[in-house]
Amino acid sequence: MGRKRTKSGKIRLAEVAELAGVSPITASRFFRNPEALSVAKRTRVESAAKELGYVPNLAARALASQRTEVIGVLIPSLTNNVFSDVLRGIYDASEGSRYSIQLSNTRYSILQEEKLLRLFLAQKPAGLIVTGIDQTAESRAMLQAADCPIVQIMEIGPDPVDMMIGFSHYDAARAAIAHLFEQGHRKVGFVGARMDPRVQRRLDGYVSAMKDAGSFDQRLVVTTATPTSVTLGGALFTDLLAREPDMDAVFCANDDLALGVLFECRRREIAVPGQIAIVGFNDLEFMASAVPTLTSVRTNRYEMGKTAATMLINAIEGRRPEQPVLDLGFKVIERQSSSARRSDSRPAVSGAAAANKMIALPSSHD
Amino acid sequence: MGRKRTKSGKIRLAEVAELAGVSPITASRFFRNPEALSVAKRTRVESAAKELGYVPNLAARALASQRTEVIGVLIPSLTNNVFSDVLRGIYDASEGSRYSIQLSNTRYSILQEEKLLRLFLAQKPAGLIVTGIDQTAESRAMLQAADCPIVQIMEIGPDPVDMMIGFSHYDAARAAIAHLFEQGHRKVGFVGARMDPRVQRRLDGYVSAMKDAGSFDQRLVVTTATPTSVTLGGALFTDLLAREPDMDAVFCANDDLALGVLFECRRREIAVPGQIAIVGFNDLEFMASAVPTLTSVRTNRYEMGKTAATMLINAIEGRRPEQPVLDLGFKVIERQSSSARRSDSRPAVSGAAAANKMIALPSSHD
DNA sequence: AGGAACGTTGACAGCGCTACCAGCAACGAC
DNA sequence: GTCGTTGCTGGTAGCGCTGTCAACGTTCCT
Repeated sequence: MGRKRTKSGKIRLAEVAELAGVSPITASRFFRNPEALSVAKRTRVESAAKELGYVPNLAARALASQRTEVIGVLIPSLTNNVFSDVLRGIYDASEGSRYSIQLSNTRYSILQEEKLLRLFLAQKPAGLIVTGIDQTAESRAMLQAADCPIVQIMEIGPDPVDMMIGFSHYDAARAAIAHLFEQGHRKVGFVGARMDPRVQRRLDGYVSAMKDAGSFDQRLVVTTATPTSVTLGGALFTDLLAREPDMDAVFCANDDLALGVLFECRRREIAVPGQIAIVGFNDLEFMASAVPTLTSVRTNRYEMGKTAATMLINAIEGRRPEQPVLDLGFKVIERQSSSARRSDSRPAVSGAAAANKMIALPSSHD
Repeated sequence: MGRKRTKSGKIRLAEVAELAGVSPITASRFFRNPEALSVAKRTRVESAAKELGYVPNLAARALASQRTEVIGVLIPSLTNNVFSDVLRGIYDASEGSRYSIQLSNTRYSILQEEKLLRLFLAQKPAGLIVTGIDQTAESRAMLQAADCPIVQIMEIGPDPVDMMIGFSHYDAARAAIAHLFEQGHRKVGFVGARMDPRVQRRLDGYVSAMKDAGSFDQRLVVTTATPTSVTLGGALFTDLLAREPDMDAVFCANDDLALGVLFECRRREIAVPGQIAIVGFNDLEFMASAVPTLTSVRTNRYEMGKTAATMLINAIEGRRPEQPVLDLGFKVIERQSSSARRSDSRPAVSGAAAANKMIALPSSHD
């Protein structure tokens, strides 16, 4: 009679159905919507599947149902600590769900992102997580037209494609500068690398805060398109110092740069924070154990990833969030590297405390 | 007459074939083995596909061909810098190929690994990359039985399941200790965290080198199962110092710990390398710009990932490597933190120079 | 009692592609 | 001229699953 097994010896749904004494379609329903079955059949199918060690064939399912159970994730870098934390959150949230993660690296290129997006969309993903809010017009059009939920992560801005979760890099930078002013620092330099859109917005925040205080000077800003590194932090700081020897603080666009600045100060025997205060961005783990401990702006990267994936999965399954845009905030973590310069410290940038917003979430490390 | 388009408006192979004036099967062949077509048909299909913007339906292909074009990758951690470098190599190598990467995180649990392996294998991956050589018996049996190429990465050992690419953590640790002895250090402590199999083998290498020199003392070893961090490095070093105040060097199982030790030394005003020498492991980027610069054992992580994926893809396509086991070696990068203690330095551990092996490969950073 | 409404189940017909094998032309060997 | 042999092409028949819709039994309402 008919074959009982697929060529490869794999168990098919039909075998499970036969053992359970139901039709294949009923068995199929068990895996997709168990509540639709009577309790009796449900248990029968369940034990039959377990007995045979049945594993659904995802390709067949995808072909028949015209959709996949794949969540596409587009991030700019695999190396950057920031993204590995986000990714960990995404993977953690997807675990236990039926969805699997398909990851691609845009290498900070929106053209590459557009290409990958086209590829992803052609396979009808269940949902999509994309980084940032600066897509090409073409990408944006594809995202708008996509018939799956989409979450933009890492920052927040006007008109989300669908959902959005992140924080304001602009406000975060302003808060960092406000903190430095509160501590009595006035001539604050900016060191930035890679200059992706988020770093650019941190620079914008720095510029606006400095202008508010009447202290802005283009010569205080050193940036490069080169990928960030600790060594680069030292090199950029060296440039800055040559230009502005009487600078009294540096705001670094990320913690690697900050660590490089710290090392460079040590090399040059510049006292931190005595002569130069340092503030980083992201609050990576090492910032708290450096000597001196380094002030940084803490961001909820793991939570961002985890929440993004959770929201996305909920949306895929029809449970859309009340609020499509979620601001996870940030917090200036004040440490030794930026402590008070003099006693007459008074805020020169307004709204410092108010800009310091952070939703309480448990931090989790691998 | 029949439908010209799929419901979703997507272009199918049939449309391409029709436009090209060939049968669907010929069009299909074009995408899998263009050489099998006559030049005339090949160009006809090619331009038809381009004109229609055809994208193959991977689910249908997988269902019909009974195999997927997915490479499964199992790694223990998404956060660890070491794995992000390896991953970058894997993704870089897969780019441009027809294969996509399916990543899963075992969280350093071989039981979790076994579970994921079962899941992966059920979907018939084109190939598999697994971390390390310590699988459960069950996992090993599944891997042996799998009908796809497999690469084990991160270390090398006896009986590979299939292919293997990595280096000897044992030898690398021995080389690090040998270097310290050459520089005149004698009482060398060991600081390790997480204690996964590879860290354990580094410890074994340390122990054997210390025993060879007649200097081994269990009290010089401090380890913990806790995940690694910079802060932890400082804490473990503090323990070690309390136990053995006259220790003159520390070998750290990774660079984060080494950085923590450096900061702790600074905090306690212990001169490095004057009073304590420090050697790390992995040679992360910051090691070269710390003050003092930190000695470390360089490993070819990016190349390991890239080569593993390349070998795997070649094997999938029938081009098996002459050598299934590839040793990528390591190199002790000597820096200030371990420079000579006295002038009468002489090797106390043999084979120091010989153990220092490294295949010349271009290092690439993101 | 009749019928609407609901919950549960099954039959059928593909999803878009490729494995398999057959067919056909062109060519050379005998 | 016959018979392979090779190179290319096409027809047929699924791959394993699910969408759709119809059918059934039961309950509840009027």
